[in-house]
Amino acid sequence: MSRSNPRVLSTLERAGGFASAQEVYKLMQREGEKIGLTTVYRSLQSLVDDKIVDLLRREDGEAIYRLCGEKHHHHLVCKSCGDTVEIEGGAIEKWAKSMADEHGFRDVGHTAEIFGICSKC
Amino acid sequence: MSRSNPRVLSTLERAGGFASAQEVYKLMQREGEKIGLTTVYRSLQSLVDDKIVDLLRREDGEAIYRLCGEKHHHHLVCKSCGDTVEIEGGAIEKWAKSMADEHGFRDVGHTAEIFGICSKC
DNA sequence: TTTGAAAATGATAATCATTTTCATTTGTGA
DNA sequence: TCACAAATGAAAATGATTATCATTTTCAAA
Ligand SMILES: [Mn+2]
Ligand SMILES: [Mn+2]
Ligand SMILES: [Zn+2]
Ligand SMILES: [Zn+2]
Repeated sequence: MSRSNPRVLSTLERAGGFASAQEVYKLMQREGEKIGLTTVYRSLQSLVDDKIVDLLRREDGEAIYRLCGEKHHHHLVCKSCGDTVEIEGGAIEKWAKSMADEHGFRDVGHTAEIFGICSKC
Repeated sequence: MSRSNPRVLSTLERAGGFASAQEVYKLMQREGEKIGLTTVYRSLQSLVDDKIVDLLRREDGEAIYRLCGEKHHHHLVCKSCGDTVEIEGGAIEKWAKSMADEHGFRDVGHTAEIFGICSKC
């Protein structure tokens, strides 16, 4: 188990929202930070292990990371133009919790996205 | 746009539940079917386009496919042993619809998965 | 039946994110 | 200073997915 390089976390913070490992790496390069891609991957992974960062997936399967701190939310995405609206998931949170309880699962997380065609398209 | 090779759909049916493109391909090879990996990918993709098949993602980001025909449901997956429970998503359905209405989206679909550690693990 | 355009196919190469290897550097306590 | 563990990163390996492109199949019109 390696400890996370603090500059990786700091960069992810500044990235605003989401960022993939590749993006974090490129960002650090542009800012003149000297770091290897391997270390970026390792650091993000251990941040996930430590539950400091959430791991999500882009539509194409690429892993993206976001600070846990930020308010948990979901997305409403337009399949045509890609426009995204951040939405609350109150109902989901309860649903996830009750389903997990009902089946004896612990350490529970969830994903939920809504997609459709927006009014402009 | 290519049409789906019917043997691919037939194989996915027999795969029982989920299968990745690679798995469908290997399955067909074992059964002596002569088909190219490319065609498997293309067929699955057009089945998804035609809404005959759902596209989901494994924990590691790999794309997996499942027949839509089956009653719409969601999954509660154990991150440790992979055990999966199919669950109802009544609350989700309403949530997705109301969120979409509220923001003027139409042709709406959604994904929702819950993951955690099961009681056996 | 012959013909030709369009669709389908699949071998191969290209992409690209992620992981593995492994040699080197850095930190740290005795 | 010394010995040893942890961290680092360059380079190669891996593996899924996609792009190319030449060949084959389909099929309707002539
Ligand atoms: Mn939520
Ligand atoms: Mn649902
Ligand atoms: Zn739109
Ligand atoms: Zn389990």
